[in-house]
Amino acid sequence: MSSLSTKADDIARLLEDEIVAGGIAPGTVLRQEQLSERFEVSRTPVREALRRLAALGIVSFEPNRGVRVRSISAGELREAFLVRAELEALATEVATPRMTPADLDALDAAEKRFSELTAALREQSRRPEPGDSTLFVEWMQANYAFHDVIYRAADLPLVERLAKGARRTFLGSRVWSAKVEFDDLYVKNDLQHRAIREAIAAGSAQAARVVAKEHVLSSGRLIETVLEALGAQER
Amino acid sequence: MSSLSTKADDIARLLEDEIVAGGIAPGTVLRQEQLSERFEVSRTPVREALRRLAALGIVSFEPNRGVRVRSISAGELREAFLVRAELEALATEVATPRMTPADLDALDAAEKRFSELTAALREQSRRPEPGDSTLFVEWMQANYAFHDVIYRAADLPLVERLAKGARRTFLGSRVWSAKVEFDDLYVKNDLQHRAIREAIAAGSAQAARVVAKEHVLSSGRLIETVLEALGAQER
DNA sequence: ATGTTCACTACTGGATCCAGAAAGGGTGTT
DNA sequence: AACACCCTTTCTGGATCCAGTAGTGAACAT
Repeated sequence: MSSLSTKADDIARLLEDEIVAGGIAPGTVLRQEQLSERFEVSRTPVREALRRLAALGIVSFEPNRGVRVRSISAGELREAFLVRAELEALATEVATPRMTPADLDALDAAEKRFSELTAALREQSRRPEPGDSTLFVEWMQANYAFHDVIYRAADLPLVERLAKGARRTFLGSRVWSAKVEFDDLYVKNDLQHRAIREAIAAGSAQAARVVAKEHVLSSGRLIETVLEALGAQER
Repeated sequence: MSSLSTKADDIARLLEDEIVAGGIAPGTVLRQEQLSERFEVSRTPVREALRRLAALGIVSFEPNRGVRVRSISAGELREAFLVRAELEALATEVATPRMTPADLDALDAAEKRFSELTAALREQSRRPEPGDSTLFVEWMQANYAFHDVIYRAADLPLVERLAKGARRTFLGSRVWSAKVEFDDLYVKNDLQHRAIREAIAAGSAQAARVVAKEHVLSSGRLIETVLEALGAQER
């Protein structure tokens, strides 16, 4: 059988997903033996997987002491959004003149779904019962889907890779469990998506660029606000 | 003895440096056993090092077939400069209001050295003898030193890491061996450094940003031109 | 009570060993 | 001559084994 992937790669992917999804809390020490019996392999591929995660900056490697899941500071989070803003701006600028009608349709579809989820999220946040994280997650994914259309059109693999890496940093924080009022910010995000769509459709790359950048930055402010609120709630 | 670094890490660093410096040609297949006897270790740490390089995108991993040094296409090179331009612009913008007098002094010193090397390079390129690559390398390093001052002031570790990763991509290409006339472009680079310095000193972050971005982009065009000329020479 | 030493445990880093994949080459068939 | 088939070689991926480090706690000295 031709093995298209190695166990080390599989494990790395699984662990990455789990960490990013918040399944493993930051600061947790990952024990090689524990992982090896969990995945039913020897320690060798586990270690190679951990090396990979370390190179990606997802875990920190301390020689002879083990690897631990990195926790991101508020500063790092802020910086990640700054970076994403620049990269997203670039991708949007480049994508604009390259968008085919099919791409525009895909963008519209993504926008529509995002818009619906935004409405649903507002609806939910109006009710008193505890926040359902799945809806928030879906909303987030719809957001990403929208931007992915742009990335595909831009055809800048490096930019895409780096931007998605920057995305990762703030997943895993416990934004999900937020139960807070952010009507205006949700709506703002939706409006910005429309603005981006309009600018792209109009073919004005510079305008699209500016809007895209501002969009990411304000998303960053949203997340920061949520996290602050969470921190306040916890006390 | 307290080992502050592991063999896998050492090997990864050594290999990375060697590849980036062009010591190993792109496309070369790296054999585990060969590396293990070269570094006088077993294959285990070698493989972990290779995993790391693969995660960094320096080599490509083909299961059961080996790793080979990635060769970068003209498109990737261009993209790397686009990314660097955005990141450098961001760093410069953020750095401007944070620059201390000491930072400004350091910037001046770096600019001065760069200016001198530029002059030396022009001088050399006027003579008929074959180009000395060391001078070009020094010129490049002086360029980086200038920008490093800005990174330090900006205090954005993520941006710095990513930008330096983007730098890497085009080292290793055989730009060094170029023997071509680029007076105007060399000078342009020098002038741009001064312009950046002026804008920073004047405290106008936006102006500094714009100049920095344009600077990186024009550096990219310089490199592209050199590579094209090299390609033409080789035929 | 506090601090030091030292053995013990738990774990990582590296070496070695084994199974299986991929490339190459020869042989036989047509 | 072209092609399929098989066998050998070479190499990777993974498992196991060994050495050495960091952490822990008990015994001991002050």
